[in-house]
Amino acid sequence: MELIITEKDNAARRIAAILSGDSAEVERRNGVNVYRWGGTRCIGLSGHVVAVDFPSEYSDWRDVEPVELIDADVEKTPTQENIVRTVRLLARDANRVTIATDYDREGELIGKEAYEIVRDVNEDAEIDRVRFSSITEGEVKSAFDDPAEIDFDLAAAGEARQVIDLVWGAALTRFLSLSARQLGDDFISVGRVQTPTLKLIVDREREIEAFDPEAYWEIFADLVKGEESFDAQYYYLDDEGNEAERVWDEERAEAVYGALQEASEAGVESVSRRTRTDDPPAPFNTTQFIRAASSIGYSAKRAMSIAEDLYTAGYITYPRTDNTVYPEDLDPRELLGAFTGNRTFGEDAETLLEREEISPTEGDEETTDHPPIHPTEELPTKGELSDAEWEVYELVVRRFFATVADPARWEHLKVVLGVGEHRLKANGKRLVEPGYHAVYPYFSTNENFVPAVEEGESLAITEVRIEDKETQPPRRYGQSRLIETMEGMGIGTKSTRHNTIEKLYDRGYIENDPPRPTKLATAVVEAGEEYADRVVSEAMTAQLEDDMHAIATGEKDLDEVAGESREMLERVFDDLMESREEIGDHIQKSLKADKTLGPCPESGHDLLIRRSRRGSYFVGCDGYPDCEYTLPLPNTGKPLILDETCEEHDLRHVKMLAGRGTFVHGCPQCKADEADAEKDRIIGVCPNCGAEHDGELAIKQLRNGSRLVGCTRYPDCEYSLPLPRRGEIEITDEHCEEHGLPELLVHSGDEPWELGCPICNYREYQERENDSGTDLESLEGVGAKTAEKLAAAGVESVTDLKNAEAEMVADEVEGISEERVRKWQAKAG
DNA sequence: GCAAGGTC
Repeated sequence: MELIITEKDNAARRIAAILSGDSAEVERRNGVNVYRWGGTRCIGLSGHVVAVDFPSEYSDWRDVEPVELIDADVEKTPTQENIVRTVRLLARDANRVTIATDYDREGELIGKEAYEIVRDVNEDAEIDRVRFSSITEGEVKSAFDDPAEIDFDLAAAGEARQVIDLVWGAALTRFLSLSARQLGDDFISVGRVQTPTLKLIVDREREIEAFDPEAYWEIFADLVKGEESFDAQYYYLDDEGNEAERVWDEERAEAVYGALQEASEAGVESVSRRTRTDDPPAPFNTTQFIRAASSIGYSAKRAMSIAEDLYTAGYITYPRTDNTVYPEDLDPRELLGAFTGNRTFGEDAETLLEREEISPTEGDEETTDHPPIHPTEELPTKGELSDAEWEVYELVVRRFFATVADPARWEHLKVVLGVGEHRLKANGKRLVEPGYHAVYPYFSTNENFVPAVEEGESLAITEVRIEDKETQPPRRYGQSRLIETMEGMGIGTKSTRHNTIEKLYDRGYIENDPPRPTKLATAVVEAGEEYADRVVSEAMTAQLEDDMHAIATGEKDLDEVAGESREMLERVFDDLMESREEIGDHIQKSLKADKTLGPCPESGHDLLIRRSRRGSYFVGCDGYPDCEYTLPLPNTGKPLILDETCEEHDLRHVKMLAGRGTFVHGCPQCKADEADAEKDRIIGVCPNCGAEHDGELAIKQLRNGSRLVGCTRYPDCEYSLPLPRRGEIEITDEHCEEHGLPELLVHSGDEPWELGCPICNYREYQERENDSGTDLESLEGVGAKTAEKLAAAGVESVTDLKNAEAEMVADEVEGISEERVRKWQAKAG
């Protein structure tokens, strides 16, 4: 029997299909897919199915000094039992095994792991290795026709990384966690990739904090040529002879402004035109895909998760790749052909196919791992995908289109004008040849209009403006910029960079989006900078890459490299151990600072965000148990402390992070006071949640001025009843027999009027609404926009529509035909 | 309960 082992199930399925001519059948063994045809079996792993770790006697953090981990053994244990068992089972009967894992360093290591599992149960089978960089018939068949051997040196390079990362990461993580007494879920992590990434964010925050804004002025003039007006900006030549727009001296700025205001015209001194070619973008690798997806509003995590789903469904190629050069066997014409006739993409594909020559763009990175991300020839329909999936799919399709499309051409027009000794300039740009922009609408194609003027012409100045501005601090990294920067620094991989950022959120190192570092993050980076500079800088990765290269080429071996690294860590620990308490104190202080809101009104200690034993958050005093002052926080979400501070109570505002349900809670003291005030106006039990959660109904005044009867447990309970906008509301002693609520009296105008029980009042209102007809949007084909248009024409309900003249409605409502109105009328009965 | 790297 012949056994083929791939890196993942998806690859196993496709390789089986190619090699068997689509005749392979799938069977489940131990819950794992095994593809079989003739005497061949093919199984996919799930990446690494074994992991490195310390022996179990090192697992209790309190029993082991972190420094002991440096020289502890490192062993491999199966993490995917079912898969390992199934491979063993199949390997026993194999006389030939082919390792077909991904064609990159980690794939070589995963292949070696498979090799070891096989060898464990079968000493005789011949074990080959095949390499291909895309799963296409040509590549796969030729690889299997000419198999090679596992590159054990390359795999050993990967193992060196595993060992070094584990030893450094675990030893330093445990050291910091123990010295700050942060055990359990709140441990303080350090690692070769996560800590330099965190330092990027912390450094940027340091720059922002240290930033000293400088004032400058910019001066603009509106000019007119015939009917057309345009904007020009004052500039001068700086000391180095470069054009500068920012005027740093206020007096000078005012002088120029004054002089321009005096003038009524400007003379055209020069006109220059040039055309610029705007080349289409390179194919997507993971980083560039994440960047593009983030520009249309997807977080790195979301974009990757959608891409993985599209890949699993077979609509796009593997989303984790470094490659930006299409493989030779990708025929763009053939792939474009798959899109002809498609509702969304057909026209664009056909236009692209009309050209004689199609030559895709190429990026700088050509690797063997996988092809750049592109759509496959299998197209989904819009209905098969969620809106978000479709949006991301369309992005991938259009990026492919862009890479085979023509360059765009811009025409730039620069006009320099003179007003006495002063110069103005206007830069116009126009897209003369849309090229790839026609199929890839994700880049800006904004034009800037400047009319055709000629040298020597005089133009009227209609308005002069001066704007006072300030230099801005550098901006925080967004997630996709972070990922790009990590790639540039050489840290992390295509598969892990977005996870690293998620990890920083999980560990309480960063908050918000774009991410902002916590005090804890700053303290951890500071500790790293002082005692273990290697682990906070990309230098550790750079050195590791060099060492791995040396192992892969046979110049060094794994033990040598790991030994050197362990020695370096020993020296780090020499310093660390002496400062244990100092480091621990500093981290503990920063942890407290991250939770501090401001002074306690009763004892003057700090008020902190705390968590009850049941897991809910509240505000408590640091002076507890001497001071028992507390304030409540909402039950939904995780609190985030904002920079904004309440002037009255000197407390920081709080935001509750709950995904889409995120909201700003504000000052917890103000909120508690408001809730107290509400108590006076409680009118009864909440019919929605009263029985279960003791919610009560109260008369509430909202920020926007409107009022309602709402549940005291809002936003957990959203039960509400409307109240009139005007008038004082009096709660009477009479109670509604049905609902038990007091009857309300509204004082507005001369005579108070009886609103009665607010529930009965609302019921009556709803009944009146129902009488006036049913909601138009209940009709198929009528959306919110259409309903709005119809309402503007006096058709406010289904009843109205039934009674209306179709012809008149069609006349009055733009974009709606008589025929459509008749169809709706028919549906309405 | 530590890392980073695969994959889901």
